[in-house]
This record gives sequence, structure tokens and C-alpha cells, in this order.
Amino acid sequence: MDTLQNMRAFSCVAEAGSFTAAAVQLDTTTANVSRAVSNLEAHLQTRLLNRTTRRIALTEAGKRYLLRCEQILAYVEEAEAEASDAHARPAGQLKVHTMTGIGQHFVIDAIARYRKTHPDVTFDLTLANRVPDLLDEGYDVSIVLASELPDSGFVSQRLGITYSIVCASPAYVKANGAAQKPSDLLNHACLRLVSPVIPLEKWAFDGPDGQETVTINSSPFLVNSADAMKTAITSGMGVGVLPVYAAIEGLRNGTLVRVMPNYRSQELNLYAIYPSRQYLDAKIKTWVEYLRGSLPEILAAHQAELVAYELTGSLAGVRVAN
Amino acid sequence: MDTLQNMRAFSCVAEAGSFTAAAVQLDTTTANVSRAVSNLEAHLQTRLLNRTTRRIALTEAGKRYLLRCEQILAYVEEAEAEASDAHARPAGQLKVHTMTGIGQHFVIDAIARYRKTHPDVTFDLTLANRVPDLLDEGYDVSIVLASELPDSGFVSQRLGITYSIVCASPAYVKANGAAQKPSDLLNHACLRLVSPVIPLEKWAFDGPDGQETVTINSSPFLVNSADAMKTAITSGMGVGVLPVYAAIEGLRNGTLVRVMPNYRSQELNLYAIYPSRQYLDAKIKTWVEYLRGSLPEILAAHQAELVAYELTGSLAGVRVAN
DNA sequence: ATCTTTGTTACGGTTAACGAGATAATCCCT
DNA sequence: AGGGATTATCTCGTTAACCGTAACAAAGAT
Repeated sequence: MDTLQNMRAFSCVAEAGSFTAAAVQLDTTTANVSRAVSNLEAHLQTRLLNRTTRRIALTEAGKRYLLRCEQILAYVEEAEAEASDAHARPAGQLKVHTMTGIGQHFVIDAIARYRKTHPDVTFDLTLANRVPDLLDEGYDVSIVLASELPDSGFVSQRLGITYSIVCASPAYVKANGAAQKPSDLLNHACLRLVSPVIPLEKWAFDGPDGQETVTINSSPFLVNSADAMKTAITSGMGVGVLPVYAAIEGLRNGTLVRVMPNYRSQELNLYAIYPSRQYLDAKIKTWVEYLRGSLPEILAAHQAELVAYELTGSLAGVRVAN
Repeated sequence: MDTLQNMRAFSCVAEAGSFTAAAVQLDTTTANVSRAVSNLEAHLQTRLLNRTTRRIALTEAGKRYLLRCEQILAYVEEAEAEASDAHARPAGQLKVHTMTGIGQHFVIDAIARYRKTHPDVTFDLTLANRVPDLLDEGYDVSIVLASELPDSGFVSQRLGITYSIVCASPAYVKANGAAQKPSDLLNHACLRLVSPVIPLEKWAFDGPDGQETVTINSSPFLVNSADAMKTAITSGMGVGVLPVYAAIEGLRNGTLVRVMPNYRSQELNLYAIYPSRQYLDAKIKTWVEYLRGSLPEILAAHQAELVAYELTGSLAGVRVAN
């Protein structure tokens, strides 16, 4: 028995003052309306309407119940409107997780731009270098860098491709020379980036002769942040692998130089991960759509700038959008 | 789709943290609970729960909707409790109509006694000498005096039998003599009681020779209240027909005398009329039951007192209960 | 790696919901 | 006062929805 439906019928009868009028209003038959009220009365074991075939009158219990019904129906409508709204209009808080480097360099800017078109969406951004449990930690969206698509049951959208390059400080290169190929790195002080998505000891490169791997056994320095790594490299501690986005600024202003320019790390994919595709919240949907629309371009611009740097020996004249 | 049932399921799942646990709690199958939540989500076009096979987590929309659901379910429960209560526990206002004479002499006392056992019932009593439209005027119960059961669609319960007798003042009898049979009345000043339940001009009597009718063509006095009629008779204006309950006090204290003691008016039935027998309000049910339990006895006592008066020539020694 | 637990989906049988027509009862109009 | 019209309810046959069983898929736990 659909109590809400019966309540609607009862309320409509009380308002219209007639079963037939209520039936017309509800686009159903009088039999139906009659049954609805009868069911309600049977369920409550209470007479709600005194009726002859010609007129109806609410009982005292009916009057009271009617008030409650109307309130309840209004609440239900309100709740449904609000819930449906979540699907239609982007609003509310968006809990986003992202890996620290990406977060610093792309996500915060992206949030700022996204909020210009969707000011009703607020953000709770968490930067952490791990792949989170979306359900346990309550994230709506996670932005992760990974070599391949994670096989969790969640929905993944690829936001673009990036890679890392080997860098050192000009002073380090001057003092220790520049490696020309991966195996040369064994003779250098290799600073290692600790990250869940790239192997710590095995460094894989794509070079002119295909993929080459070198195993780094020892390191004077380990750190889990790409920006900290950049600072470490800049200070001349050794050579290190840096994501393009973390290296580009240093290359621009000359505090970093790229070594082994023919080699780059294996490509990494940037993914947005979220729990479900069904009945997706508007804020999640629009946010992921925005990322898909803006991030690939920005990543590509960085890479284009890097290529231009390789060609011209300097970054002068090439400006990045954003 | 029973939205309330789905809400209960959803609420239960959210509370229990598992579909299976909710199914146990609701005494149904997991499949059912799963469908309930799915239906809700489909209806709202909004994801309420993010779920893997192992864990579930509310979405933001789900959290908000859950709060609403719990509130709504509480309201529904409250409304149902209140409405069902009307059937179980006598309380609230009882709107009663009664004919004036009966009301004065029996109903007010009955209300006072009834309320000793049901103090939560309040009364709205209307005295009027007409058969009301229960629906239009919103009466719960009407107490009417009629020669035969009214054929309206309402429920009638007989509360007892009464009749009227012909009375005059001792002074009037001394001056004008006492009528011995109905036809004698034509030579007397006949005071007439205007009432919807007894004919105005045709007075019907049950006497030793069966029913006799006399037509009263003119009258010095018409009034619509039995008590006013009693006062008129007492003051010696003429002879009149008085209901037993209105006459007894006068007979007791000697301000009235009965004429034609072998004749009485046609018996009149006292009825309680109320709109419905189905899912009757507790206050209506108990009230009518109380009337049925107490009124016949009181009416019979009056009549017994009257018979005793006829036999002994006085009312001394016979006391009426109440 | 296998087993257990858990949520979802598919299927089939039962149930109830629905609409049309019949019925009874009341009101309005003549 | 009586007949027509309106109105709520009842009945019945059809249909669609619901429910439980069971197979399936996925995620922890051992």
C-alpha cells in the first residue's frame, strides 16, 4: 500500500470536497480515490471522512490527519526537489583528493576557474601522495597520476599524459658533468622521488633506442614531494627525475638544466576517479567535465614549451597559457 | 512505488551500514532492500549511496535526503499514532446535538457522568428542536425523539421509549373540570407543543379502547419547548400534552395534575444518530454506549414513578435514581 | 590464491492494483 | 412529490507490480 499516494488522494478529496473532483485532479478514477481513502481508514482504523453519496465532511480525526498529511506531503516534495536538484544543479561541497604535485600545479588553479562558472560549489581539497579509498574517506573525486588505469570498481576518466625528465642544477653539471644515457646515472648522486605510482629503484626511460631501465641502489636523498625534489636538485645535491610541471619553472629561469634530453621517463596518465556513473551529482559531473576540458590542454602546453626549449636552447618567447 | 517503504529501507540501510543488516532488521530480503534504494535513486535521479559489495557510504545528497527521510518517517508515525489513537482512546471534542427537552433533562446529566470516566472528552452541546444534517453541521452524535426510526443513511441506536401525558394545573381542573376522554379536550383550552416529531393538530392517544385521535383546531398558546409548556400549564392557561420527563417534577410537587390518566400519547422512541459505524471514533462509540447503558434505565424509572403515582395517588415514597 | 560475504540482477509465480461497468443513494429540478 | 442526474462504492476480470529464490559479480579475509 502506497501510503503517500493515499495521503495525496485524501488531501485532494478534502480540498476538492468530492471524490470525483479529486479523481479528475489526480487524473485517475473515482474508484481509485475511493479505495485510497478506504485503505487509509482501514490502516488507521479510524474514520476520516463522513460521506453520503452527495456530500463529504471531515471527522475530527480526519481534520487533524489532513493537516499532518499536507505537512508531510510538503516535506516529501521539498526533500525530493532538493535531492533531484543535486542531479540538476551543481551546488554543495565537493571533496577532492589529489596528489600533491598535481594539486599544487594544476588543481588549485582549475578550482579557481571552475568556481567562476559554478560559484555554488565549494571545495574541500586534500593533497596526499597516495591512492585513497574513495568510499572510506568520502571523496567525491580523486585525481591521481598512474602508469596504468587503476582496476578498482570506480569510474576513471583520463585527463591527460605527462612524463618526467632528468634534471640537475647548472653548478652540479659544471662540477660533475652531464649524464648522456641512463647507465651514466650510476656514477651520479641520484635523488629519488618517493611516490606510490613510480618505482623507487628502477628508473625506466624512453630514449632513442627504446625503453631502458637502470636500477639505482643508493641515494643521498629521498623525498616524497616533487617540489621539494626540485629544491633539492636546484641546491646542487645531485640529479633527479622531475615531472615536467615541476621542472618547467626551473628550466625557464635557469636554475635547472635538463640532462639526457633524449630520454624521458615512462609516460604517466592523469586520471580522475569517482565512485559511480549512475545518477551522478551535477557538481561531480561538471567538475570532471571541466577537468577533461582544461587539463589536457595545459599539460600539452607545458610539453610544447619543453620541446621548444629543446629546440631553441631557451624558453624565451614561449609563454604558457594560464 | 511505495516511496515511504523505500525511505524506510534507505534509512535502515544508512543506519545499519549494510543492505543485509537492513534486510534482517526489516524482515525482508536483501534483494528487496537493494531494489528499494535503487528505485529511490531512479526516482530522484540522484545517487544516494556509494557502494562496493563490501562497504557503503552516503553521498552528500544522500546525507541530506536521509535527514529528511528520518524526519518524514517520524512525522508519518506521529500522524498515524494520533489518528489510530482516535479509534483507541476516547479524547477530543464531541459535538452533540439534542432536542431541547431531552437535552435539559437527560443529556447534560449524562455528559457530566460520562466525563467522570472519560475526562479527555470535551463536549460541544447544541440544543435545537429539529433533526439536523449531521454532515453539514458537523455533529458527531444527534439525540432525537421520533415516532419511528429515521431512514437517513446514518446509524441509529434506540436509547429508550417515552411518551407524553395530558396535564393541567390543579386550579384549572378545579375551575374547568377534568377531561375524561380525548374528545373532551375539544371543550378545553388546549396548549400546543410545537415539535418536529409530533403532529401539531392531531393528537393521538393510546387508551383503554385502543388508539384515539382528536384534532385540535385552535389554541390559546403555542410554544416549542416542553419546559415552557410546563410553565404555561402550571400557570393555569389550559391543558397540554407533556412528556413524562417534563411533567414528573410538577406532579411530584403538586403544581400539576394529570388528566385522562388512562390515556397516554403514542410512544416515542429516543434515538442516537451518528454518521458511521465503520472505524468509529472511540469518543463517539463510548458515548453512544454510555447512553444506551444509562438512558433506558432512567426513562424506565420515570415511568415507574408515574405508574406508582397513578396507583397511590401521590409520588411520596418513590424516589428516582439520579 | 581460495573461500566467504555481500550487493545486484534475472526469472517466475503470486498478489494487488487498476479501470469499466453495475449498483445504490442522494440531491436538484420540474 | 417524483424522476433524472450526480456521486460514491462494489464487483469482476485483466494487467502490471511486487516478492522471493537463485545465479552472478565483486571485495575482503583466511
